[in-house]
Amino acid sequence: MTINLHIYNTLSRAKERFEPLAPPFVGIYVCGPTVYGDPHLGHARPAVTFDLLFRYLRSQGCKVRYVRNVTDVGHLENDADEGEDKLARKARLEQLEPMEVAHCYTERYHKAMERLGTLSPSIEPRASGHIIEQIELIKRILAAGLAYESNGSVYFDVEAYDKRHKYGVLSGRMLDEMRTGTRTLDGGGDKRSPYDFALWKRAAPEHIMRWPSPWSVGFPGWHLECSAMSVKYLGERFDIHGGGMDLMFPHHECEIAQSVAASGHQAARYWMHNNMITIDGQKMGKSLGNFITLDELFTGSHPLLAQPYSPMTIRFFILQAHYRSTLDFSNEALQGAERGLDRLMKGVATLRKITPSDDSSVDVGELERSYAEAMDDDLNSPMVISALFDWVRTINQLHEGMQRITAADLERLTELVERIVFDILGLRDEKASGADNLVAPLVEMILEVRSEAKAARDWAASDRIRNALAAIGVRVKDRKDGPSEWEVE
RNA sequence: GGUCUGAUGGCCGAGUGGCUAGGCAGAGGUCUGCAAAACCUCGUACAGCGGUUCGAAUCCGCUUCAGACCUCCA
Repeated sequence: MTINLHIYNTLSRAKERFEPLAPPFVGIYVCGPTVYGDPHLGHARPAVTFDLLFRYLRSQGCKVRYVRNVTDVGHLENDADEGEDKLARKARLEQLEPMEVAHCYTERYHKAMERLGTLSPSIEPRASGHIIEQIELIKRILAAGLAYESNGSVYFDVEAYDKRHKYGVLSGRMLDEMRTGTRTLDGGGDKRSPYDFALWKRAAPEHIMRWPSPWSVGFPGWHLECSAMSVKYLGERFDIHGGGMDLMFPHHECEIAQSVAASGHQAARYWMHNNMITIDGQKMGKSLGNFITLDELFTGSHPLLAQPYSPMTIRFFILQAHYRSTLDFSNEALQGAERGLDRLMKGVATLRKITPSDDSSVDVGELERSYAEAMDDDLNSPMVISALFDWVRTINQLHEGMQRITAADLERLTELVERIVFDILGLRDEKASGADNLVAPLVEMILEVRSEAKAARDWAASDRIRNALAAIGVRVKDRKDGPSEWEVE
């Protein structure tokens, strides 16, 4: 097994050759959603990005364990001590059990991700199911002398950690810079220093989600779950940690600090961060309230949407940009993606209609090479798509008889194109299922009648059939010679 | 204020020292009974100003603008 994949490692800020710790096994941990709201377009980006990585590594012969968590506990509404767990707050508002809310939104997340064609991760651990592991991790950090208990809560001692190790290796943020540059950090509370972050929080009386611990009845800190669960399922050292760029600081920085404090070394070797989806040039997100949920996209039910956009249009839209670039939402861009995807899918379908020749005027190896080169270069899906479009043109030319291809080459090309489009990019033909084996023979029969009408130069009858078919969504395409082709709109 | 990223043709987006992706939209043409589809042709864009170089959109500097993070966030 040879892996030529190079990925951009946020830790080194450079592209590095990806070398698994223990090939062929690869461990990936990706920060999943906090399930207190409907999944929106922003959630689709990391899901699709790391789905692409998952699919590609598997195709390269890797045995991948892909872990993506669900955060169903632990996020505070704000920094202050009276902060309330987000889930608990939402629960009170909706008069529901917190777990009911988490379950509901987890389900909705799963459904949306399935429609987007993302494969289910190997393991999807929940923070609430790993309280024991998190408590154990806190104990180790305390034993290392890098955390302290204060009034029933436990805080990570960033100052002490920074002296022994180095805080800020991922984000490039140095502690002394933070001391001077950061805007008002109100210290106070139980923390020794404003930069310290909570590992365990004592629950206020009204706090619903709570668990016993050696320090108090409370709940785990915001950054702990990922450290605890990644180590549990992937080991103390694993290959890739992914997530959105907005998690780099403080979340991932804190994760690194926790891992190093507990074990003496970092857990993840490669850090991958997908960029944000923007709207009017601004990040689409919960806090700004400018997000569009995936359901709204699929149904077109949002004031900003000119029309519905299918799941595959969204996926293709995301894949058409490199994962480290921002991607700006607009109806124009989505409509462009929709049309482009249609062209691509038609091209894939046309492969089955090509008649082979005795020799080939095309080089299938060219696609193989450009595909591998693009994917190996930090998952450059836009380049892959570009190569595919070049071949869509070639496929159409083959179909038109302007180029020639042998049966063997055609088989190879078909296998390759379908593998890239369906297995790697994870697209599916949303229109393909439109005609079942009852409809197809009927259409064929009607088209035969139309051919006879055309032969008799009865254009009125011919056009009537074409229009009638168009009315039920069947588009007729006449060929220079041979029977007419048709497709479901 | 600090840390960091980006500025590419009407739109979306790759690329990154010379060979000037791709898609969408637009124009002309071929094919067709007419269409549709497909095919062919057409855009010479890289924020501005300096510099390095035989040569820069690509490297360096400055300027302007935009964004992310510094608080939960994919």
